[in-house]
Amino acid sequence: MMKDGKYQLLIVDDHPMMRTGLVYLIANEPDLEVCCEAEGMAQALHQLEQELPDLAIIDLSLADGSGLDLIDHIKARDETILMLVASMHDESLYAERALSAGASGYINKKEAPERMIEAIRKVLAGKIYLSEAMTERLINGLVKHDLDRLGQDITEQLTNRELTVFELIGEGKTTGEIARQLNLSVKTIETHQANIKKKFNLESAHELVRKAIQWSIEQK
Amino acid sequence: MMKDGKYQLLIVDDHPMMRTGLVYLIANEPDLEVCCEAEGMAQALHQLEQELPDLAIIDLSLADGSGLDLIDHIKARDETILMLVASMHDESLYAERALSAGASGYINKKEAPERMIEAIRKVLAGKIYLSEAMTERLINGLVKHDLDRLGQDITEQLTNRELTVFELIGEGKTTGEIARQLNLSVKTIETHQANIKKKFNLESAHELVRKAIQWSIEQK
DNA sequence: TCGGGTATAGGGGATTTCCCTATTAACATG
DNA sequence: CATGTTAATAGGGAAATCCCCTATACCCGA
Repeated sequence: MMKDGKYQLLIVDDHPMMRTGLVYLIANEPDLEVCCEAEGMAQALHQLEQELPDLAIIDLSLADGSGLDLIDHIKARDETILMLVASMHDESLYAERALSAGASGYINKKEAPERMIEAIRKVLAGKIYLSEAMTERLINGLVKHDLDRLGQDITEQLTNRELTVFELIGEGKTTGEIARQLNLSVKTIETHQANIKKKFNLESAHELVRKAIQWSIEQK
Repeated sequence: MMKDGKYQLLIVDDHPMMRTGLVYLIANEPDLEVCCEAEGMAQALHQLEQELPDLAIIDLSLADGSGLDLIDHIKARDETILMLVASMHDESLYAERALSAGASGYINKKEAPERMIEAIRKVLAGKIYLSEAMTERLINGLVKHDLDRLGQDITEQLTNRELTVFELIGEGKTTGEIARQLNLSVKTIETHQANIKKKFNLESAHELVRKAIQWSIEQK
């Protein structure tokens, strides 16, 4: 598993400077080494044909495709590769989805570098890494019920794909742009939009756009 | 201005790894040097009491306060410090505000590292750095406005009719609804929308909706 | 094994968007 | 007064989308 006695890591992130930061951070650790980088799904899967990293650090918002998708693909291709999600988004929104897709941990990018290293080591040791608060919530099984009861998180009702589409709408993307970015048919995106509308009881596409945009603005 | 013949830079960003990436990126440039870092407004202002950087690279979303506030504070304290905004957010939404607050440039963090260096050099040379699209808009549409006034009220750039249409879009009205409400042809509303998009440098109807909604939310 | 949820995608007509061009009135300015 | 500019109006036509359907394939739990 280890080359030169070091764990090999793949970094997938669409922010070049974030990748740079991670690379230098990891370079300071004697037992860790970045073997390859990718800025999107296609590139990541391509890298995996040539390299065999022990762990992939994956951002959720990629240039092409979505991070959750990438986790699925990697899991399908190679069960042995560990995955740690590093995202800017709220853990409570995505941690559960990331884990059920096959990741072994979730860490917010705002965390201190030491935390990131800690998360990497924990996942490499075969354990699950989550923040304390999130761990507790998952253990207590309160995530779904709490949020449902309070109605705080509208996106809880959405499937992974629907959530991805919803987010992209909120960023101002058009149907065609979303289809291209996710490598799907426009027709598929339309179906997802229709299903989201049904779940949220929205009358028109226009209302959907409004809701998605409002949600995305509120996420700050 | 320069210590050791190098321009001194302050980095303000609440993502430690993003700071690390920037630091290493800048360390590769012979004429640039990071003199200090901060993760929020308070820390940044504290640093400025001890150091005198030539340029501050500022993220918009900080741990405490907003980047726009920080720009105001720095400008009030020291007119000579140049400021470059580096943000993950859409340029079309924040660039104007950043400039009017006193920054000399705006760059998206997703840009390639070379772009970042290019932006830093351009601002240090006393020029304004913006993306091509944004620059074009400034040249085409806004020459007659004072740069100081930019972003104070984005609606200043709109004609009366355009403002009315913009407001109705922000309320969630569709093109057809607006036409009916104003007793005008749908075609006329379309023209107004197209003109507003041009003035705000927006690509699609969705982006226009996004900007209109954001503006209407901010009106509270 | 059967039903339900998820993800994918097509058909086809109605509607909207988008890029042009065009007309009219108001108004400033030489 | 002729002329240029801007605001406001609106149309033509192609492309994109919306919005009803239907349909397949997969996985998973009862």
